Amino acid sequence: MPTTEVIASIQPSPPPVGGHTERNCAFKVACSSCNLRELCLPLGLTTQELERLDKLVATRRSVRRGDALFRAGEPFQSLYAVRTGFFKTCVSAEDGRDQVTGFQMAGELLGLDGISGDSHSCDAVALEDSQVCVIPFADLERLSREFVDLQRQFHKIMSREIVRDHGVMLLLGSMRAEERLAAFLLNLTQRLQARGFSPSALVLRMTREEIGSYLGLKLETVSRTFSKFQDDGLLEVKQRHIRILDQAGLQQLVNGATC
Amino acid sequence: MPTTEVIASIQPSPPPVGGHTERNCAFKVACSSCNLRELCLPLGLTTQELERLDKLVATRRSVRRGDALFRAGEPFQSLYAVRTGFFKTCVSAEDGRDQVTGFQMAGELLGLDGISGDSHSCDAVALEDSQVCVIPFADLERLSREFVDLQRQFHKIMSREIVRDHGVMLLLGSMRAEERLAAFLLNLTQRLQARGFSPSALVLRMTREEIGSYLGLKLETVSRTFSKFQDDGLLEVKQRHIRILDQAGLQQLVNGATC
DNA sequence: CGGCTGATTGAGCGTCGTCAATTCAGGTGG
DNA sequence: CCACCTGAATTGACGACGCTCAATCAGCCG
Repeated sequence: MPTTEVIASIQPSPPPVGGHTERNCAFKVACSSCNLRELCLPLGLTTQELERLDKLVATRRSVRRGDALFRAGEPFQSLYAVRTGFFKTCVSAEDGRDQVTGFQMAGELLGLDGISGDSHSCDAVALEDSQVCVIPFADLERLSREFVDLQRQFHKIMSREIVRDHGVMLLLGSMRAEERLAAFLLNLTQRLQARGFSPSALVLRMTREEIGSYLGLKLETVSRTFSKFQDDGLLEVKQRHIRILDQAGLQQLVNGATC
Repeated sequence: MPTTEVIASIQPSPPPVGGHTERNCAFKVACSSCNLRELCLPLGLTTQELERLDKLVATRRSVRRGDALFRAGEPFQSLYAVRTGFFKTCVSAEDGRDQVTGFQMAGELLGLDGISGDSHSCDAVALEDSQVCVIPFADLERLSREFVDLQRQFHKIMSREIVRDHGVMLLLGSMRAEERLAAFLLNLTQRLQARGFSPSALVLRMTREEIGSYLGLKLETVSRTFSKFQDDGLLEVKQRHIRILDQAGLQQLVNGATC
């Protein structure tokens, strides 16, 4: 399942503007002509606003699989919009324990955690070769003081992240292993579908261990639950290739139909 | 442990401005003279900005113990800053399961979840008789377009909520019962201490069941863990009255010193 | 092909949930 | 003032879900 035809009108990058110290500067695609604009920051903006946003989001950055876009403790300067690829974010406790807090795909924002303390509080690691748009936060704040729609959209994105986190808390706090995995798969397919991918076939970009960390389970439990879903005829599982055979069945699981 | 001397210069309320349909309008205290301003939205604002904020936060609302400040599904219009009292927020799944997502005390903001979808996505319920300052969100957005400091502070507050949520995910995803309860107690006392309360004596405003819901445990487990902490000499537990005897011991528990 | 990482599967155990009984605190009314 | 009632908290016994430890298997890349 390669990244689809989403990539449009890629142009050679101009020299980085403004003296930002972004590590690998790559290409430039205007937000106004980006296929992800309906899923990303530009949603709802007027043509004029889009033009200004285009100037703001001037640099891009490539991150290779396994590399970090940023790490906890690094100074916060920019937000990042995933253009292509796939990321995980994870927080770490002092004792080394760590927890995957989310998986991000094209059109989703990374780095919101850094605003509060002027430094990032989690790691963002690419799970496949990826590209992000760099959004200097000071510029974004400035522009969002000018444009109501941009301000509004940014606030909605932050709020949506909070609502998402609450959903994860519900999952971690009160669901059992099968319910968690079912909810996770349905969430993934839903987001992939919004990006034009098949709702029934997907390739997991993360390991069983990463899924387990996200869901508060051990990797063996994740693996076992996948096998059980296969036995029950809900899924077809071939390593990281998943085919959903009974979406309604998964949905039932999430809604406590186990009782 | 009654609400301390925090309440200052309470004045009779003027008639509600702007036609907001807030249910019970109560008192008015200017943000500029509020004892909580260093913990709340006014943090870092200039005198001029504070004056404008004072006009914006014109109404207050009293919520009696057990009543909801807002409920999931209700239209979102305003944020709320807790002035006195104590709240819980909880989300519900379709099947009735619900999850406490947080406890809010004086100076903390409620309602951020509502921004994303123009309606609230969780319930906010008072755990004791409380008062909140009503912050009409449209006004806040307008004012934060004028004032950099206000914009910045608001963004920091949203981001802080995201970081907090990630901490809860870590707790729910990878800690055991004792660690969860210890982390919870330390967090509570820390926040109470920032508000001038004793770091060692506290009164829980919530039931064991609510604590359990927040921590992803059953109420019996919470109760048992309290008892164990008492046996171990970490706490003195008398129903909802808790005295912390060994803060360092609790801290050790949180940092996986169980091994 | 060999070595490596990730995934699967099994056996046994531990933590926490379930069910149930009892105690405790607070409020109400006789 | 005490008996009563209700909701919350405590404590015990038991069982299940998921974790631990371990062996095996499947891909992948040098």
